[in-house]
Amino acid sequence: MYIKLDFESEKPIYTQLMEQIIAGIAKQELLPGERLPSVRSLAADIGVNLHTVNKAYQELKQKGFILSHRQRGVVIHPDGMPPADQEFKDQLYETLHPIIAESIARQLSFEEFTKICRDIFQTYLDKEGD
Amino acid sequence: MYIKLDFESEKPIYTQLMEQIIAGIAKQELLPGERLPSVRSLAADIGVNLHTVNKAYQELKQKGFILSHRQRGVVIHPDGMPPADQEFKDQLYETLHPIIAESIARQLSFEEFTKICRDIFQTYLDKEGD
Amino acid sequence: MYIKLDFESEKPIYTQLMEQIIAGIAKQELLPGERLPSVRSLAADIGVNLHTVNKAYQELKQKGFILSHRQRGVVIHPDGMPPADQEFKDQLYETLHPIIAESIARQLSFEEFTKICRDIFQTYLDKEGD
Amino acid sequence: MYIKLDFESEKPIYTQLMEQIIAGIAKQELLPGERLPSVRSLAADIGVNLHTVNKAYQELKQKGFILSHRQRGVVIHPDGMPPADQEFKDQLYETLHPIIAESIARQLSFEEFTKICRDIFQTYLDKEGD
DNA sequence: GTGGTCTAGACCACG
DNA sequence: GTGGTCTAGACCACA
Repeated sequence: MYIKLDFESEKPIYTQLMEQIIAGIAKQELLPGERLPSVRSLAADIGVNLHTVNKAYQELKQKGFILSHRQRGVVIHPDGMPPADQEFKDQLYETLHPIIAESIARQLSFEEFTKICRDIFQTYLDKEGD
Repeated sequence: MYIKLDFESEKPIYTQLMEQIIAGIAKQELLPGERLPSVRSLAADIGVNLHTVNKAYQELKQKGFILSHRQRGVVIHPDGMPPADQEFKDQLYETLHPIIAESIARQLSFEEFTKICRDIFQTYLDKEGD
Repeated sequence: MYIKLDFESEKPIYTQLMEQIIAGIAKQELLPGERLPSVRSLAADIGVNLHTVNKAYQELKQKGFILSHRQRGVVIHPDGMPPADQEFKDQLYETLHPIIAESIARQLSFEEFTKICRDIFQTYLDKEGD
Repeated sequence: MYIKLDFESEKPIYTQLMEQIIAGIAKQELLPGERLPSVRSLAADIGVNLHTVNKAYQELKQKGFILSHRQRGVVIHPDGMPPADQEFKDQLYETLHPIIAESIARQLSFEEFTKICRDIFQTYLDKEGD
């Protein structure tokens, strides 16, 4: 799995890292139970400090995407991903609100907005079953 | 227009302020040419630092939503809102990407995702023409 | 409020710090909405690195005991403490299990065990309303 | 005797192992003088490293729960279990302190706390005399 | 070798 | 001045 970071971005590196790993899960490139590289090796690989990788791993643990197994190291959560429960939907609602508000202010129609979303969904679902 | 800030949020206050103003535009509560309160009076009104309001106004100007008019102070851009051009769409694409990735990882379907978006669109479009 | 740390202890400093703050809340020495010192000043006060204090604060935030207010800094959660919900009780059950097992193996009676617990409860409740 | 380990727990494996053995003693499933499996065979049985089992045994010896007998290998201490002396009570006091503090901060009453303790005692005492 | 903890020092965004 | 992020380097407990 490729990790691509933008060191110039305003987005923290650990956040980018989290997002890339979640994207890997969405694309089913990373499967439940699969091992992730150790913080040290991943840090060396992508050229960042091990604490930065560690922070990303910690947050992913806390969200329930990964866990550390005492014998196998860090793995994708073997029992499957955390569900899109009401809490997640509420948070999604809050996140999308300002994005959609700006889209409307700029006169982007619901159809155009949905088209963009569909395009993005497509890029993930195409990869399923690889 | 009502401004509601959450000082306990992770989101910077100036960002919340920007978003509220853009939301006001989307709901057509704020119309092109309409005057906004001065930095000083708004800051006093909502109980925040001058710099904070100033930063929000600067960013809104830079995005093309508002304009500093020499005599009339700060106004909603009289020539209408900036369009949803390719640059905006690209940025939208980048913003939505990680959000949708996490939704997919959590097994949220495109239909459910779209439903949430439609609900949000609704809250804005209902207000149009008030 | 006094903070007393044992640098020789196996217990991580940030954990000791969390416990002291929770103890302060239990004794009602720290009340909802009350300000906590900044990470820097507290770190300087107790002679540890600011990251150590930060970690303690982060965990207390995550547990819902404190939050950071953009204007007032870090404060005890103004809406009162997180409740002793089922999740907490389950966790309490898991925590107490091995402790009680060893007590029984050493032939400590339920009455003696309860007496120790009552003594500890007393040390907190005596302070209430100071 | 059944040993159940959670490799995904934050608790070290050797600690879990110790606790399980002490629980076995509390339930009187393991009686004074009874032989325990050798380090080597137990390690193979539960699929952990030799060092891990060894560390658990060492700590149990140090606490006085087990004994290395020259001919009969590792046995539950034949002279009975270490008593709940003042040292143990002091340590119990220190251990329970932060647990009870958090319970009080979360408004758990002494009665509710005691109820949980009684429930746990029950699970051990029911087994006595099996 | 692995993660967990701690220190020290730096820069930046925010208010 | 405040918290958030990042780096670098160190020690220790665990397996």
